Amino acid sequence: MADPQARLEQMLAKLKSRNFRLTPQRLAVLQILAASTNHPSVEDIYEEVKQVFPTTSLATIYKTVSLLKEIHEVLEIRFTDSSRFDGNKPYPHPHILCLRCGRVLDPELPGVDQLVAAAAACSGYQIVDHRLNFYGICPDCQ
Amino acid sequence: MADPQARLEQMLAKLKSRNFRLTPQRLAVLQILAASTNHPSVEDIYEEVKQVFPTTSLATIYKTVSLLKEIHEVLEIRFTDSSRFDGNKPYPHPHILCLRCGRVLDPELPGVDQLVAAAAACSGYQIVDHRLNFYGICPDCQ
DNA sequence: ATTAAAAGGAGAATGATTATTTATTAATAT
DNA sequence: ATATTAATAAATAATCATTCTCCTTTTAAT
Ligand SMILES: [Mn+2]
Ligand SMILES: [Mn+2]
Ligand SMILES: [Zn+2]
Ligand SMILES: [Zn+2]
Repeated sequence: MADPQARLEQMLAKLKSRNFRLTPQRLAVLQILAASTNHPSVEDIYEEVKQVFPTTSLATIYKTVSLLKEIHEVLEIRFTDSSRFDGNKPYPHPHILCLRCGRVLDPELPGVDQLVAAAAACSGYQIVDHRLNFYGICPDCQ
Repeated sequence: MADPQARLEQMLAKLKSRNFRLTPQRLAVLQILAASTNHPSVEDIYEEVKQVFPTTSLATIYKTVSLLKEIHEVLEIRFTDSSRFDGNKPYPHPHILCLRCGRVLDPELPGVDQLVAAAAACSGYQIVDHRLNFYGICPDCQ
């Protein structure tokens, strides 16, 4: 994972370049996403933002995260119950979810690009996105 | 894809061995899943069953599909909007979804087992399941 | 045929996500 | 600075796939 501060600057620059405004609530969401390594849910972000801005609405978190998705500064990973978000690697990459504690991490897998290429080749599809999700029990929960 | 009739027999045998009852509605759902190659949604199955048993409830389709999932005779693939089901290969395998027409097919990809093994090795997780989904535009829609 | 358990049908409830409406706030012009 | 305008936040209603509840019907075993 890169430096949270540098990552935050990137996000801020993108927001600015697209002429979106920087509000305190947005900044709070950006900071959480830039700093977190645990793939937080909307609810997770909400709880954290509320500590600083208690009147914040859940819808604001949804809208901010949705905006960040549009400008490709956050990746949404849909799991069975709800979505989790990665603000550090806002492009498709593999994930592993612990079915017991919910921990999500990024495995460093070789050959992902080849796999995508193979999928395109054998199907004839133009592939624009992918989700590679693994489910299991993390070392702590075993 | 294997012979639909043989696949149906397998499903029926599993139902019987687990002492689940065979009802006309269930048989209809099994037949659809055993014969289909297009990864139908619950709604798709519902529309087809209704042609034979017009009073069938949507909840019955949900319950039947859920039962089949429990006994590992169908695979659920969750996409953004709704789930699709594979009754022919009821075990994890890659899928490609066309974002325009919704077509889902099974790419024959090499190296999937190695990828799962690599994910387990580098993370320490005990992996019990996975979803490898690719999104793009199918040849017909390009 | 009887019986007990399982399954079906209808519609209400759930819950994550979206949309809508109204109120603030910030940017720009005058 | 003040007014004008547009963007954004907050609150809350609506959506929609899925699940649940309650009651009736069917199944399969005796
Ligand atoms: Mn990640
Ligand atoms: Mn399949
Ligand atoms: Zn765990
Ligand atoms: Zn298509």
